[in-house]
Amino acid sequence: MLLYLHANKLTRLEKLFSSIKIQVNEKLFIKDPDSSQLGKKIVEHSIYLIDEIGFEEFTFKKLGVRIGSPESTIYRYFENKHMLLVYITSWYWTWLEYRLVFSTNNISSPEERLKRAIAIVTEPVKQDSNYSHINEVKLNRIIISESLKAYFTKEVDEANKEGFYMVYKSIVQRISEMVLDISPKFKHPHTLISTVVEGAHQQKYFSEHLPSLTDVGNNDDKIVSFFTNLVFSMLKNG
Amino acid sequence: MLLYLHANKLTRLEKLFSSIKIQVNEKLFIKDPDSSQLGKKIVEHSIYLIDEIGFEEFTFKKLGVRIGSPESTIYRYFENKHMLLVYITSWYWTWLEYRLVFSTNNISSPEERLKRAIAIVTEPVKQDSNYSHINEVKLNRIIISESLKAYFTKEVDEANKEGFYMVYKSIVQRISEMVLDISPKFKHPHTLISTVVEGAHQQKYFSEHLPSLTDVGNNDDKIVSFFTNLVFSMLKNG
DNA sequence: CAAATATAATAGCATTACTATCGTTTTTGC
DNA sequence: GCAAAAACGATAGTAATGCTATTATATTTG
Repeated sequence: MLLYLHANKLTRLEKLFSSIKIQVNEKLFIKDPDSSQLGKKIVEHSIYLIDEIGFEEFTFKKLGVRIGSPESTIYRYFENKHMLLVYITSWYWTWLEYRLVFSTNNISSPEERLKRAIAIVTEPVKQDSNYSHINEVKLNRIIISESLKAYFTKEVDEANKEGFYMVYKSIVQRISEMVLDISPKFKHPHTLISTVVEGAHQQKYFSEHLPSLTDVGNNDDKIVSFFTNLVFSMLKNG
Repeated sequence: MLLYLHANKLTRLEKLFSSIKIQVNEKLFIKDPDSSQLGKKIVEHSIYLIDEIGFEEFTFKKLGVRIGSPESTIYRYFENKHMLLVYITSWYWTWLEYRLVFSTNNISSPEERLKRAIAIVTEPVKQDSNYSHINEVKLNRIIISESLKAYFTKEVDEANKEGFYMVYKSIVQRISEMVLDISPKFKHPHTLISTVVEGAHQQKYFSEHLPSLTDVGNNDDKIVSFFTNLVFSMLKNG
């Protein structure tokens, strides 16, 4: 009975979550792709197509063929393919931030809270049925192998001024604060956490393509435990 | 007198170094750019131009205008701009590997040796007068902001098979062995070192463009000390 | 000094990365 | 339920990119 209630409570919380629209910075699109069927189709199939052929080979022309619309229509939603990449990247981090907040909320132990936070940013992603037009597993693969191209560009400073990377920074900020909850005198929480977030992605990529650069094999748990261990080692040694 | 001899010895070692040609995997070019004046000019100005306008905006056409040669001539040296990026990246890591070997050679203390190795891969780069057509400072900036584009591509597996990333892997392998010299039972030396090498680059980039993701400010020494501390903390805590 | 090789000059072509126009469908506000 | 507005599809067009090809001239090498 208690179990039942508990499960029921989770379900209701999840329902609450399912009603949350992932709000992405409005400057990232011309017309909100979440406001129409076509817009969702564009985002859905761009994730499929980028995952398939890579961002360099990806063009609006090819995407148009895939969804049966002319490329000019896609240009009504996104300025260019780079902005679409920034958009889906931003969507991903917004989605992850909700999961981060959900997972760490009401956890009284600061250590347990930080552990959960590290897990969220380092463990493999599962499909989230609340957003049916987004394949989070494929999106995660894109984030790992392509999203750096959204950050390492000559326009990074202007993009940053426009707030394109706000959600990403917010996640790093949140987890940094959890670090400080444990060790208020720790001097480099942001450096530590940004290293962990990017490092986890890299290790996943290396394990699949350049395995001699890792020791994690195809065991994703090792990535979680390595970086968890890394963070707590650093906190222990100042 | 002793000091003089010491200085003299260094000079001779350096002279030895100056005669070393940086040998890059022959599959990376069509005609060895190091075999002609024009080839060196292509490499020299590609570094300037990529640093100036970024890799996306960089084209053989623009490079041709810069050096006063038609683009078709550049195509006789490199298959395309991506291969040129792989080439200069590979040149950089080969150069850094020599410096790594030079700096850690004959250091009897394993801790001191590892410290020096970490410094080589995390500290700022200085101009090396031995290779007058290469601006190592600008090249380092390119490595930090563009070289991931040489690794994160759909062709990564074939490129890896061809040995394009061999030198990079060799550096990680060397430093991993230094880690094992100190802690033979440490389970994740490659993961640790590849995280450090890439992490140091990222922190440098973040400090210049996304400063809220770091705590290092514009103090490069903090990057060296953070990652040195990170490695030794991990070794201490298994 | 001849033969081989490298380079410059030029042209050309398919694809990319957009922008513009215009008729038709769909949505919306009353 | 209908008119106005907005969105979409179809098509065309343009400058730049990413190459390849050709030929004449210069340079190197045997």
